[in-house]
Amino acid sequence: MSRLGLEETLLGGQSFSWTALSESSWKGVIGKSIVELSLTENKLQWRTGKQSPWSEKELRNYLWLDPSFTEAVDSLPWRSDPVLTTCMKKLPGLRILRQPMDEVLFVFLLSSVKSIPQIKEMKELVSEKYGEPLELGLWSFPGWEKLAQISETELRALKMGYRAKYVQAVAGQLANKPSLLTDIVKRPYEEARAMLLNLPGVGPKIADCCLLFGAARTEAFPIDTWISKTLEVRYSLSGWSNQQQAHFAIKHYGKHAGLAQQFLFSAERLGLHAKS
DNA sequence: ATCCAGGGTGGAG
DNA sequence: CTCCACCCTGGA
Repeated sequence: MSRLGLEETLLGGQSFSWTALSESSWKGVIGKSIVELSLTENKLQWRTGKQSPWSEKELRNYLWLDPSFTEAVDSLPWRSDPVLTTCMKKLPGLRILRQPMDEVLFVFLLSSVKSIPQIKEMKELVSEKYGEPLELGLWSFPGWEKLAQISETELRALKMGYRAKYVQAVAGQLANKPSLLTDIVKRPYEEARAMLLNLPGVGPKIADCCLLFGAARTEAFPIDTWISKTLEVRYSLSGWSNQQQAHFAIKHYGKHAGLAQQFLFSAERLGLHAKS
Protein backbone atom coordinates (compact mmCIF):
# COMPACT_ATOMS: atom_id res chain seq x y z
CA MET A 1 0.00 0.00 0.00
CA SER A 2 1.56 3.26 -1.09
CA ARG A 3 0.47 6.71 -0.01
CA LEU A 4 -0.29 7.86 -3.53
CA GLY A 5 -2.10 4.63 -4.37
CA LEU A 6 -4.36 4.92 -1.36
CA GLU A 7 -4.94 8.64 -1.83
CA GLU A 8 -5.92 8.10 -5.44
CA THR A 9 -8.19 5.22 -4.44
CA LEU A 10 -10.07 7.38 -1.96
CA LEU A 11 -10.07 10.74 -3.73
CA GLY A 12 -9.46 9.94 -7.40
CA GLY A 13 -13.03 9.85 -8.60
CA GLN A 14 -14.36 6.36 -7.91
CA SER A 15 -15.73 7.51 -4.57
CA PHE A 16 -16.95 10.88 -3.38
CA SER A 17 -17.21 9.84 0.27
CA TRP A 18 -13.72 10.82 1.39
CA THR A 19 -11.91 13.99 2.36
CA ALA A 20 -8.26 14.44 3.23
CA LEU A 21 -7.39 15.32 6.83
CA SER A 22 -3.68 15.53 6.10
CA GLU A 23 -1.16 14.28 3.55
CA SER A 24 -1.75 10.73 4.66
CA SER A 25 -5.03 10.56 6.57
CA TRP A 26 -8.61 10.62 5.34
CA LYS A 27 -12.14 10.68 6.69
CA GLY A 28 -15.01 8.94 4.97
CA VAL A 29 -18.76 8.63 5.34
CA ILE A 30 -20.23 5.44 3.91
CA GLY A 31 -23.89 4.86 4.62
CA LYS A 32 -24.24 5.95 8.23
CA SER A 33 -20.74 4.91 9.18
CA ILE A 34 -17.77 7.18 9.68
CA VAL A 35 -14.30 5.81 9.06
CA GLU A 36 -10.90 7.37 9.43
CA LEU A 37 -7.83 5.98 7.70
CA SER A 38 -4.20 6.93 8.04
CA LEU A 39 -1.02 5.63 6.57
CA THR A 40 2.14 5.94 8.63
CA GLU A 41 5.37 4.15 7.77
CA ASN A 42 3.48 2.13 5.18
CA LYS A 43 1.11 0.84 7.85
CA LEU A 44 -2.61 1.34 7.53
CA GLN A 45 -4.36 2.45 10.69
CA TRP A 46 -8.06 2.99 11.08
CA ARG A 47 -10.81 3.90 13.48
CA THR A 48 -14.56 4.13 13.17
CA GLY A 49 -17.39 6.19 14.66
CA LYS A 50 -19.57 5.09 17.54
CA GLN A 51 -22.98 5.32 15.89
CA SER A 52 -22.70 2.74 13.19
CA PRO A 53 -19.20 1.35 13.61
CA TRP A 54 -17.52 -0.81 11.03
CA SER A 55 -16.00 -4.15 11.90
CA GLU A 56 -12.53 -4.99 10.65
CA LYS A 57 -14.21 -7.41 8.28
CA GLU A 58 -16.28 -4.62 6.74
CA LEU A 59 -13.21 -2.45 6.36
CA ARG A 60 -11.23 -5.22 4.70
CA ASN A 61 -14.07 -5.88 2.31
CA TYR A 62 -14.52 -2.19 1.47
CA LEU A 63 -10.81 -1.76 0.74
CA TRP A 64 -10.53 -5.08 -1.13
CA LEU A 65 -7.83 -6.23 1.28
CA ASP A 66 -8.14 -9.91 0.53
CA PRO A 67 -5.95 -12.16 -1.64
CA SER A 68 -8.29 -11.77 -4.61
CA PHE A 69 -6.86 -8.29 -5.09
CA THR A 70 -3.35 -9.62 -5.60
CA GLU A 71 -4.72 -12.27 -7.92
CA ALA A 72 -6.58 -9.65 -9.95
CA VAL A 73 -3.47 -7.48 -10.21
CA ASP A 74 -1.42 -10.44 -11.33
CA SER A 75 -4.00 -11.37 -13.96
CA LEU A 76 -3.49 -8.08 -15.79
CA PRO A 77 -1.26 -8.19 -18.88
CA TRP A 78 1.53 -6.14 -17.31
CA ARG A 79 4.15 -8.63 -18.50
CA SER A 80 3.48 -7.67 -22.10
CA ASP A 81 2.12 -4.15 -21.78
CA PRO A 82 4.65 -1.41 -20.95
CA VAL A 83 1.95 1.29 -20.82
CA LEU A 84 0.02 -0.58 -18.15
CA THR A 85 3.22 -1.49 -16.29
CA THR A 86 4.16 2.18 -16.04
CA CYS A 87 0.75 3.06 -14.60
CA MET A 88 0.86 0.19 -12.10
CA LYS A 89 4.37 1.05 -10.93
CA LYS A 90 3.44 4.66 -10.33
CA LEU A 91 0.34 3.79 -8.31
CA PRO A 92 1.10 0.72 -6.20
CA GLY A 93 -1.84 -0.40 -4.13
CA LEU A 94 -4.43 1.45 -6.20
CA ARG A 95 -7.60 -0.59 -5.94
CA ILE A 96 -11.31 -0.66 -6.56
CA LEU A 97 -13.44 0.11 -3.51
CA ARG A 98 -16.49 -2.01 -2.78
CA GLN A 99 -19.02 0.70 -2.22
CA PRO A 100 -22.78 0.47 -1.68
CA MET A 101 -24.64 0.54 -4.99
CA ASP A 102 -27.23 3.12 -3.95
CA GLU A 103 -24.63 5.80 -3.25
CA VAL A 104 -22.59 4.92 -6.34
CA LEU A 105 -25.60 5.20 -8.63
CA PHE A 106 -26.45 8.57 -7.15
CA VAL A 107 -23.03 10.18 -7.51
CA PHE A 108 -22.45 8.84 -11.01
CA LEU A 109 -25.87 10.07 -12.15
CA LEU A 110 -24.48 13.47 -11.16
CA SER A 111 -21.14 12.94 -12.84
CA SER A 112 -21.85 13.83 -16.45
CA VAL A 113 -19.81 16.83 -17.60
CA LYS A 114 -18.75 17.55 -14.02
CA SER A 115 -15.42 17.56 -12.26
CA ILE A 116 -14.66 15.67 -9.07
CA PRO A 117 -14.99 18.73 -6.76
CA GLN A 118 -18.32 19.63 -8.37
CA ILE A 119 -19.74 16.12 -7.91
CA LYS A 120 -18.60 16.14 -4.31
CA GLU A 121 -20.21 19.50 -3.70
CA MET A 122 -23.58 18.33 -5.07
CA LYS A 123 -23.47 15.21 -2.91
CA GLU A 124 -22.61 17.23 0.19
CA LEU A 125 -25.39 19.73 -0.47
CA VAL A 126 -27.92 16.91 -0.77
CA SER A 127 -26.63 15.16 2.32
CA GLU A 128 -26.66 18.29 4.46
CA LYS A 129 -30.13 19.20 3.32
CA TYR A 130 -31.88 15.82 3.29
CA GLY A 131 -29.55 13.34 5.01
CA GLU A 132 -29.31 12.33 8.64
CA PRO A 133 -26.95 14.09 11.01
CA LEU A 134 -24.06 11.90 12.17
CA GLU A 135 -21.20 12.54 14.53
CA LEU A 136 -18.59 15.26 13.94
CA GLY A 137 -21.00 17.47 12.02
CA LEU A 138 -21.17 14.97 9.16
CA TRP A 139 -24.26 13.94 7.24
CA SER A 140 -25.35 10.68 5.67
CA PHE A 141 -26.50 10.16 2.10
CA PRO A 142 -30.30 10.54 2.31
CA GLY A 143 -31.05 7.36 0.38
CA TRP A 144 -33.31 6.91 -2.64
CA GLU A 145 -36.49 6.58 -0.62
CA LYS A 146 -35.99 10.07 0.71
CA LEU A 147 -34.90 11.43 -2.66
CA ALA A 148 -38.17 10.22 -4.18
CA GLN A 149 -40.01 12.78 -2.06
CA ILE A 150 -37.97 15.71 -3.34
CA SER A 151 -39.08 17.69 -6.36
CA GLU A 152 -36.93 18.37 -9.39
CA THR A 153 -37.02 22.07 -8.59
CA GLU A 154 -35.61 21.49 -5.13
CA LEU A 155 -32.87 19.29 -6.56
CA ARG A 156 -32.01 21.92 -9.13
CA ALA A 157 -31.48 24.34 -6.29
CA LEU A 158 -28.63 22.08 -5.18
CA LYS A 159 -26.62 22.77 -8.35
CA MET A 160 -27.64 19.58 -10.13
CA GLY A 161 -28.79 21.26 -13.31
CA TYR A 162 -30.37 18.90 -15.84
CA ARG A 163 -29.18 15.94 -13.73
CA ALA A 164 -32.00 16.70 -11.28
CA LYS A 165 -34.48 15.25 -13.76
CA TYR A 166 -32.57 11.95 -13.86
CA VAL A 167 -32.28 11.74 -10.07
CA GLN A 168 -36.00 12.41 -9.73
CA ALA A 169 -36.94 9.82 -12.34
CA VAL A 170 -34.64 7.13 -10.95
CA ALA A 171 -35.90 7.82 -7.43
CA GLY A 172 -39.43 7.33 -8.74
CA GLN A 173 -38.59 3.97 -10.29
CA LEU A 174 -36.85 2.79 -7.14
CA ALA A 175 -39.82 3.89 -5.06
CA ASN A 176 -42.01 1.60 -7.17
CA LYS A 177 -39.54 -1.24 -6.91
CA PRO A 178 -37.32 -0.85 -3.85
CA SER A 179 -35.59 -4.19 -4.44
CA LEU A 180 -34.32 -3.15 -7.87
CA LEU A 181 -30.76 -2.26 -6.87
CA THR A 182 -30.15 -5.29 -4.66
CA ASP A 183 -31.67 -7.32 -7.45
CA ILE A 184 -29.31 -5.84 -10.04
CA VAL A 185 -26.27 -6.57 -7.89
CA LYS A 186 -27.17 -10.27 -7.86
CA ARG A 187 -27.50 -10.67 -11.63
CA PRO A 188 -24.73 -11.65 -14.03
CA TYR A 189 -22.82 -8.77 -15.59
CA GLU A 190 -24.62 -8.42 -18.92
CA GLU A 191 -28.06 -8.72 -17.38
CA ALA A 192 -27.25 -6.28 -14.57
CA ARG A 193 -25.87 -3.83 -17.10
CA ALA A 194 -29.01 -4.03 -19.23
CA MET A 195 -31.15 -3.35 -16.17
CA LEU A 196 -29.09 -0.30 -15.26
CA LEU A 197 -29.32 1.00 -18.84
CA ASN A 198 -33.09 1.03 -18.44
CA LEU A 199 -32.80 3.75 -15.84
CA PRO A 200 -33.14 7.33 -17.08
CA GLY A 201 -29.80 9.13 -17.25
CA VAL A 202 -27.84 5.89 -17.15
CA GLY A 203 -25.86 5.16 -20.30
CA PRO A 204 -23.02 2.69 -20.90
CA LYS A 205 -20.44 4.71 -18.98
CA ILE A 206 -22.45 5.20 -15.81
CA ALA A 207 -23.79 1.63 -15.91
CA ASP A 208 -20.24 0.30 -15.94
CA CYS A 209 -19.18 2.67 -13.15
CA CYS A 210 -22.06 1.36 -11.03
CA LEU A 211 -21.09 -2.25 -11.68
CA LEU A 212 -17.39 -1.68 -11.12
CA PHE A 213 -17.57 0.52 -8.04
CA GLY A 214 -20.91 -0.53 -6.58
CA ALA A 215 -21.06 -4.24 -7.36
CA ALA A 216 -17.41 -5.34 -7.45
CA ARG A 217 -17.71 -6.39 -11.14
CA THR A 218 -14.11 -5.91 -12.16
CA GLU A 219 -14.90 -6.98 -15.71
CA ALA A 220 -16.80 -3.72 -16.17
CA PHE A 221 -14.71 -1.22 -18.14
CA PRO A 222 -16.23 2.27 -18.08
CA ILE A 223 -15.17 4.30 -21.09
CA ASP A 224 -14.99 8.00 -20.35
CA THR A 225 -13.13 10.84 -21.99
CA TRP A 226 -9.92 10.06 -20.07
CA ILE A 227 -9.79 6.37 -20.92
CA SER A 228 -10.78 7.05 -24.48
CA LYS A 229 -7.89 9.48 -24.73
CA THR A 230 -5.51 6.96 -23.16
CA LEU A 231 -6.52 4.26 -25.62
CA GLU A 232 -6.14 6.70 -28.51
CA VAL A 233 -2.79 8.14 -27.49
CA ARG A 234 -1.05 5.30 -25.67
CA TYR A 235 -2.47 2.39 -27.64
CA SER A 236 -2.95 4.09 -31.01
CA LEU A 237 -6.66 3.35 -31.11
CA SER A 238 -7.75 6.70 -32.49
CA GLY A 239 -10.81 6.49 -34.67
CA TRP A 240 -12.17 3.53 -32.73
CA SER A 241 -15.73 3.79 -31.49
CA ASN A 242 -16.46 3.34 -27.81
CA GLN A 243 -17.87 -0.06 -28.58
CA GLN A 244 -14.69 -1.07 -30.39
CA GLN A 245 -12.59 0.25 -27.54
CA ALA A 246 -14.69 -1.75 -25.07
CA HIS A 247 -14.11 -4.86 -27.14
CA PHE A 248 -10.36 -4.20 -27.18
CA ALA A 249 -10.38 -3.68 -23.40
CA ILE A 250 -11.96 -6.97 -22.41
CA LYS A 251 -9.84 -8.83 -24.94
CA HIS A 252 -6.58 -7.18 -23.93
CA TYR A 253 -6.94 -6.60 -20.18
CA GLY A 254 -8.97 -9.70 -19.37
CA LYS A 255 -11.58 -10.48 -16.76
CA HIS A 256 -10.40 -7.73 -14.41
CA ALA A 257 -10.31 -5.04 -17.09
CA GLY A 258 -11.97 -2.62 -14.70
CA LEU A 259 -8.94 -2.71 -12.42
CA ALA A 260 -6.70 -1.93 -15.38
CA GLN A 261 -9.06 0.90 -16.23
CA GLN A 262 -8.48 2.43 -12.81
CA PHE A 263 -4.69 2.37 -13.21
CA LEU A 264 -4.93 3.87 -16.69
CA PHE A 265 -7.50 6.46 -15.66
CA SER A 266 -5.57 7.65 -12.63
CA ALA A 267 -2.23 7.78 -14.40
CA GLU A 268 -3.75 9.84 -17.20
CA ARG A 269 -5.65 12.10 -14.83
CA LEU A 270 -2.57 12.74 -12.70
CA GLY A 271 -0.35 13.25 -15.73
CA LEU A 272 2.01 10.49 -14.66
CA HIS A 273 3.07 9.62 -18.19
CA ALA A 274 4.76 12.98 -18.67
CA LYS A 275 7.27 12.39 -15.89
CA SER A 276 9.89 9.70 -16.17
C1' DA B 1 -16.52 40.21 -21.29
C1' DT B 2 -17.48 36.06 -23.61
C1' DC B 3 -16.23 31.38 -24.19
C1' DC B 4 -15.56 26.76 -22.91
C1' DA B 5 -15.19 22.44 -20.69
C1' DG B 6 -16.17 19.77 -16.59
C1' DG B 7 -15.37 10.93 -15.51
C1' DG B 8 -22.50 11.73 -20.44
C1' DT B 9 -27.12 10.85 -22.00
C1' DG B 10 -31.09 10.90 -25.03
C1' DG B 11 -33.05 12.26 -29.08
C1' DA B 12 -32.96 13.51 -33.87
C1' DG B 13 -31.33 13.38 -38.55
C1' DC C 1 -22.93 6.76 -37.18
C1' DT C 2 -22.63 12.16 -35.78
C1' DC C 3 -24.52 16.33 -33.86
C1' DC C 4 -26.27 18.90 -30.02
C1' DA C 5 -29.22 20.49 -26.16
C1' DC C 6 -29.31 19.83 -21.44
C1' DC C 7 -27.91 23.35 -16.34
C1' DC C 8 -24.57 25.86 -14.26
C1' DT C 9 -20.23 27.16 -12.46
C1' DG C 10 -15.41 28.47 -12.41
C1' DG C 11 -11.36 29.60 -14.86
C1' DA C 12 -8.94 31.25 -19.10
